Amino acid sequence: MDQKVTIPLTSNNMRVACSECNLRELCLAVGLDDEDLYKLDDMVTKRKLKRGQQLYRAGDSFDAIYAIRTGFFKTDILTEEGLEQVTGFQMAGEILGMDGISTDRHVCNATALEDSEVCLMPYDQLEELSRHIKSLQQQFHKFMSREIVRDQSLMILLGSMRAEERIAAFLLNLSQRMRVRGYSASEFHLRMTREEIGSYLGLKLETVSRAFSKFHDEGLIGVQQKYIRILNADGLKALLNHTPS
Amino acid sequence: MDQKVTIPLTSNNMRVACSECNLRELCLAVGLDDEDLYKLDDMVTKRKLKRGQQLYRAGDSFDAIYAIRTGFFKTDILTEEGLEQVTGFQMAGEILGMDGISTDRHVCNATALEDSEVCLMPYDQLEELSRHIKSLQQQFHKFMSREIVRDQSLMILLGSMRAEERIAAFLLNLSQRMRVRGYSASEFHLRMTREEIGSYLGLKLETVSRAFSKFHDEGLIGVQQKYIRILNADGLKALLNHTPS
DNA sequence: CGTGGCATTGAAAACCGTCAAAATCCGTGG
DNA sequence: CCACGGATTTTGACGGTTTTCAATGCCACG
Repeated sequence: MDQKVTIPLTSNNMRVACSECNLRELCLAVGLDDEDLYKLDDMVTKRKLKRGQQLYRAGDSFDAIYAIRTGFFKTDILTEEGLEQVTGFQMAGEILGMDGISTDRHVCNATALEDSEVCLMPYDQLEELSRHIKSLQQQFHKFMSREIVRDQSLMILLGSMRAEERIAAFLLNLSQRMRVRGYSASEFHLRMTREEIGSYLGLKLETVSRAFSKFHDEGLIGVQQKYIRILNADGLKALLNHTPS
Repeated sequence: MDQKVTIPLTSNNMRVACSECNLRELCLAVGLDDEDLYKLDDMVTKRKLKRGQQLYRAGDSFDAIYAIRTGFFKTDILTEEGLEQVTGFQMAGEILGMDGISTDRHVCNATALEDSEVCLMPYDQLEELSRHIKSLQQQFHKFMSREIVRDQSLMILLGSMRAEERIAAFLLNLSQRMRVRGYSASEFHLRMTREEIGSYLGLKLETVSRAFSKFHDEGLIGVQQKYIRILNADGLKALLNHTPS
């Protein structure tokens, strides 16, 4: 179904070779020369998580950021009223944990939605190294800035789109991120529940389900539980541009 | 009305002395010793804006970030449908422009909502300097992380609160930020229109107006156009905890 | 003193949430 | 391997909240 990119592993120890990682063009390692890549290698260790396991929790002390090697994560926050609010879904090549820098404590939970592997980068070492490697510094700043921009896109989605627009945008976004990573952009398994999608998009799970059914009836997508096919991407895009008011 | 903090200015030239700025405990200069502050001084120039003037626009090339010295700003994005979406309101001590790092172009517009002054920091120089001054590097990272966390708080607001909760949260947030800066936390002038508030909170201007009127009738706040008094802060806070569902 | 932007208020409609029930899926243990 | 039970998803009917549309009022500014 998903045509996975094979990950070259010289051995199954905890060391990771950024220099040989096929994600290095997506990750912090972008633009580093070989010598600098080796320094990055020395800093990074690998960690595996089973589905459902948490990488960190809100309130945990912050000492590292994580690059996702394989797998799929969600980040969420428990609001004061005890409701879970999903703040993001992350996949291979994306960075987790940057929210913790501001207060030295993580403010959200990060949970693996499938069996996953991350690269752990001790933050003090990353700071140290990025003072010496200009392109690492620049790349790190770009990643933080990108997260700011991404969060703002979501603010726009939450602030100005109606339910079906949000869900169309969500599917197109997922599809595009799959494509970038070499997976099929037109069919994939959702790793999250309808409730988690709804929480992320500011909707109730029933609304998500209804929109999926409607898109299905209109021939825009195929839906079989968590298995989704994008049948008419242009049709989905049209839902976004079509100003309702 | 607003009891302004007086800004000591040795002259009205374009140089700025971070070392003498009364905002240095809010700004990037936190934790720097005198020697490092002088280096920061050398990098920074001042810029004044009239109400309504734009500091930068979406699409502008990114070469600097800005620390607000005095005044009040909004950032916004024009969506594809041509609607303005406000992404934030910023006041003294806060940093503008970090969204531009990721693509070397600004993704939003920054507009002064009153006559304002900013400190311009050329980004390449800031990168250079933060490779040499550890506490500047750390402070800069904390500011970026704080923006990520702030954006996530807004996502929660937009994703899980109803209209009146959002507006109560908005007023309390403004009030608290005024207090931190030495202004009155219980009475202030809004610098933005109802429409801009609504855009920021994902509501229509009529809904904002109605909530203000309702809070007014309940004795929670005083409203005379843009002049707001917080009469019962606890009452406003109570609106947040009270889970509606 | 008039004009135009901004704010307030009302009534009706649209959209999404709530509640409820049934169907389907998945993992576990027999 | 199959059966079971809990979690997840789908679907329907209804109600509430917010938007939409419209009219009026207020204020700042020229």
